[in-house]
Amino acid sequence: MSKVATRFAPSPTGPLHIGGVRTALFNWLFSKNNKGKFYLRIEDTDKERSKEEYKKQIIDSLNWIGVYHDDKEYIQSKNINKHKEIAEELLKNDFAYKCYCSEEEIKEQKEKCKKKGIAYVYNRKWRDPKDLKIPQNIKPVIRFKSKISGNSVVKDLVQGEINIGNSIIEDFIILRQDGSPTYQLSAVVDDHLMNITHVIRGDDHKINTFKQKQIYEAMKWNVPEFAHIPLIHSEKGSKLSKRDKASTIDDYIKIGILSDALRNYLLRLGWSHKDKEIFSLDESINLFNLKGIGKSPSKLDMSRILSINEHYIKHMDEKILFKFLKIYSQKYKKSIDTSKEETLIKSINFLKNKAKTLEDIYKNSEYILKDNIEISAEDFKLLDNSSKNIVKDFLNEFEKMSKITKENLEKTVNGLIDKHKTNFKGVGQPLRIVLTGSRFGPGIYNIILSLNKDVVIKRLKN
RNA sequence: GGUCCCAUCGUCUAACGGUUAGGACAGAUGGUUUUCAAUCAUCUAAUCGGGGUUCGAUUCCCCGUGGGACCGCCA
Repeated sequence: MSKVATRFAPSPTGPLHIGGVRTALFNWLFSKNNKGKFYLRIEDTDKERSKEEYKKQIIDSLNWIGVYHDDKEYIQSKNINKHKEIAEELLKNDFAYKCYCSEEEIKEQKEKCKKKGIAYVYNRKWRDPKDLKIPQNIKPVIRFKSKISGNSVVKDLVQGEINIGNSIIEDFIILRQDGSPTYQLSAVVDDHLMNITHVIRGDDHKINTFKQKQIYEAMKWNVPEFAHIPLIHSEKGSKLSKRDKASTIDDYIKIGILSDALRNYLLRLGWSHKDKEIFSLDESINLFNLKGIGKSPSKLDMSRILSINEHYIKHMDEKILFKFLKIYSQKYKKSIDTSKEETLIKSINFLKNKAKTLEDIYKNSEYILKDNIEISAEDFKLLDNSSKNIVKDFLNEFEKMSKITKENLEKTVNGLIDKHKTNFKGVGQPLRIVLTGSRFGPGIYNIILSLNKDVVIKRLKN
């Protein structure tokens, strides 16, 4: 068998959503698992809607999640002449024919079918043009001569055998009136030229397989294997569209999802290996197979993405995590001041304990990053006179403290609890509010230990 | 409407035709003598319905029901 080659072939007519990313990931994993190749083909033959920025977005998204294509990306539009040649060849060999139907004529047929409540299939008028007069004012399209009777079977590596009556496959257009090739033709020709062995794509292409297979056969080309993976559904339960929010990679990066986490999530969405939930990159490559792909569509679940992300954050080396945080802050928040870096690295282990995302860590770190603490009106109300006295007392003790250690802080706080006849909350909460501007956050000792002595004093004095 | 596909806890899913139907996320409860978390322990929760085949169906077959995809001179 020839070397495994897969491809991902998006059209750059909109931002890639994570359904597409998953398809690419599966293709990539499958090729890596088989020590084969993975190619990217940009299907930009729709000139009107294709945009360079989307092409860039697609490649960025794939790279971000760790999917890199072999060779340069293929640009489909550069290959149009070859596609046309093949159309001519099909025409010459009587596998295709010119159709002179006007657009009105087709429209009329469609409406008729709709009225009758039957599926529209082109009536094959020009398949046998014996008694027809060729109109002078119409440029023909070229249609493929599809099988009329019998059944066709595709052995799908995910779906199993799919059987379909040939009569419902119409004589589809392979060359438009303006002479440009359509998707059905271009995809087949390119896949053939690229020596693609396995076409792994969304479920929505299933019917196309029956058209495309006929082109392969007419050209006497090897037919690749097909695997149609179920689509990802939105939370509403329908096909993920470009309009759904939180569906592009960028939406996840923005809230601080790690690429390892999203890759792991996507891998497990529609694919499984026993009870295993967490897969390293190497494990993914080694264990991935088409057998593990389920047949039913799956829904996006944000809480699960967050949970996996949390897992990766918890298990990540602090320096590496800081690097991610730094990059994240730079891009989506405020850049981290270099003077604060050391403090942050030191503190990241307790800052991350309360976080599901990089954004959470950033928020937890804000009391370190910000020079001025703002206290919300609501929190300010909690600072009554007795709380203020506690803060004052603490400040006195703190200034006298020879060495700031957890033990010394504990001693001081316990002393204040006794003195003011209160509990830990009575002391801890006002201190936290004054030091961080929030009722919530890390443990109070961690907060104090992570800040410089003079910063603590300054904040307490306010 | 036609064609095709799919169907296990709320969600992602596991289970050579024989399991008390398992795990994970979410949810609930309790413990950890500061908040929010985290953590630990425990719990709730599913084979869409009806027929077959079989000693025995989540698993195989048929019929319903529900959901989805496709039905472009888009890809």
